[in-house]
Formats: sequence, structure tokens, C-alpha cells
Amino acid sequence: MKKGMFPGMENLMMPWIGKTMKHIDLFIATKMAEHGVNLTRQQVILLKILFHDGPLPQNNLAFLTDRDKTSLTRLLSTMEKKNLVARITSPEDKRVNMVHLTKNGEKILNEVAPILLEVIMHMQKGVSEEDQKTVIGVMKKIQENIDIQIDSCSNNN
Amino acid sequence: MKKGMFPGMENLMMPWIGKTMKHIDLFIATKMAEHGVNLTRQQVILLKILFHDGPLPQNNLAFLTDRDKTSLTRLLSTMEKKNLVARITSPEDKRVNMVHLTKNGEKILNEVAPILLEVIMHMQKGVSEEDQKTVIGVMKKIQENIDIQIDSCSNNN
DNA sequence: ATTATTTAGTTGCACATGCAACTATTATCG
DNA sequence: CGATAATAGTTGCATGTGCAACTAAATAAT
Repeated sequence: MKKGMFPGMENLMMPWIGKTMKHIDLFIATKMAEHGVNLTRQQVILLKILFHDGPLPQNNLAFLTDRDKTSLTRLLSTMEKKNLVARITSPEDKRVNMVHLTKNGEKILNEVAPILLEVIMHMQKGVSEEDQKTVIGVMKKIQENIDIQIDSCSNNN
Repeated sequence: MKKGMFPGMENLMMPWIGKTMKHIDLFIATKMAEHGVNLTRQQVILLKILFHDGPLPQNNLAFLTDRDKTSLTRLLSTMEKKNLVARITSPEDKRVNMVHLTKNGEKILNEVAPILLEVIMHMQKGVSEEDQKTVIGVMKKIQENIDIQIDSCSNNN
């Protein structure tokens, strides 16, 4: 019995993309754990963004990461428990939470950044620059195709 | 502010793949809902497999769909509640649950199959056959790169 | 100024996923 | 045959995700 035989779907991109993404998430979590850190892909990316783009309102963070605001709320809650980030209510607008990278978050980001890079390099080993560009181009195209239909219905983050 | 600016990661595949997959899942769920059906991508794929490959033990189903057995357990529970599939204990080996497609499941699959195809075609509109092949090839390559590291640690499904 | 509306975030509900630990059943070994 | 090991599934716990409905605060409108 062959693994991944979706009847009539062997030569479609979708199943492959989905499966790959699942593997990537697992791989990253595993590698992080091996280095004694307990972070998901999503958390690392958030740390990276906060480090580069300073404290940001949750709103912007949700937009930047293309995530529903409710999803971000809970992602931040997880990260706040681990003392990676801190939510500070903005004095100018008390509705707004400015999300800060904590000292600990920064420290861990520094530990983790090289690991992430290593993982990424390992993943794409043997894939030509050109093919990478093709993949990115196709992903963009798919999102374009989809968003034409979805944008009208509001994305609310 | 640009959407999806992961500092220093703009030309990496990973963030694009992840985001695209999220969009695809949402798009499929939305389209299904528009047609009055309440199914996720994962559920549709499972229905398809059960239709083509007949009743199967959960074990095999987990293997075929590259999913942890515990994940499958819960996916099936959801689908059983919706009367899409049925678990029937095998008489030969009482440990084994044979997963059957119910009449209702088959009926819904028939409704849904053309929608899924339409959705897929819409998604990949404007993407050349060649680029699709490239994408699939790259996905396979990434999984290969990753699995070398992971296989040793047992995949337990 | 007071009301109505928009905006930022949270919470309830539902779904998908994996690991560790568990139960029940079968197979194996001594 | 009886103890041990392997196997199939489930459950507890943790993570990520989105929609609908909510609270609180700020802005717009009358």
C-alpha cells in the first residue's frame, strides 16, 4: 500500500502542499526541542517580526502575519505564558495592546534564529534557486486566485 | 505596511507554503458552505479514499493519509457524528475498527466531488502544467530531506 | 453633548494535529 | 499454557486556526 495515494489526486498540488506543511511544522518543533527550546514555527516567526518591527498593536501583528485576530489573541496568550512577549495597553488608545518582545523573548530568539536557518537550509537542500522561485510564484498565484473570491467577504483581521 | 513581510524571509518558500495552505483550507470550507455542505478538506479527502479503497482499518487510513493515529481517531469521531462514516469492529481481530463509508457519506461525497474539483481548478488557474510538476517535485524533495531525519524516530501511525 | 457607529481585543464553540500514556486484544516466547 | 511483547484505538494535554458574538473604548453623527 502506497503512502499518500489520494485517488485521482496524485498529480494535484494541493495534497502535496498540505502534507509538506505538516511535515515542516513537525520538523521545526522537533529540531527546536532537540536544542532544548519549546517553540513552534508560528511562535518563531512572531518573535522575528517583533524583533525587527518593534512593539506593535495586535491588530497590525494579525495583519502582518495574515492571521485572524482571535487566532493571534491565543497565540500571544501562549507566548505570554512562556514570557516571550508582553502586552502593554497603549496610553493613547486604551483599546490597543502593544505587543513587546521581552528580554527573555529576545534571548531565545537569538538562540533560535540560527537553528531556524539551519532547518530551512536543510529542508530546501537540493532544490534549485529557480525552482524555489517557481514555488513561491505559484503560491502567490494560488493566493491571488483565491483572494479574488474571498476579499469581498471581509477578512476581519 | 505590507502583508506577509517576514523579515529576511521574503524569498523563502516556507512562509508562502504555510500561508497558502491556510488560505486553501479556508477557501474549501467556504465553498462547501456555499453549497450547503459542512466539510473540511481533510474530511473530503477521507471520504474519497473510503469510496475508492473500500472499508479500511483506522490504522491503514492513518498511514494512507500520513496522519497520526490519534489525529485520525478524532477526525473520524467528528465524521461519525455527522453520519459520514461508521466504525465497525472487525470480527477477526477485535482490536481493529473497520471504517465504512455510510450511505449518507456516499451521497454527500457525490454532491461534493464536483465542487472540490471546481475549487481545485479555480485555485490553480493560470499555473502551467510544468510549474505544477515543479511544485510537486519540490514538495516531495522537501519531505525527503525532512524524513531522513525523522524516520529514525518512528512515525507511529 | 448624547447617541450611534466603528474599532481592538477576548471568549465560546468547532475543527485539526501530535505526543505520552493508557486499555484491550492478539501474538509470541519460554 | 502462562507470561511477555506487540498492536489497534482512545484519552489527556498542548498547540494552532477561524467564525460569531461579546466588551470596552474611541470616533462620528445628529
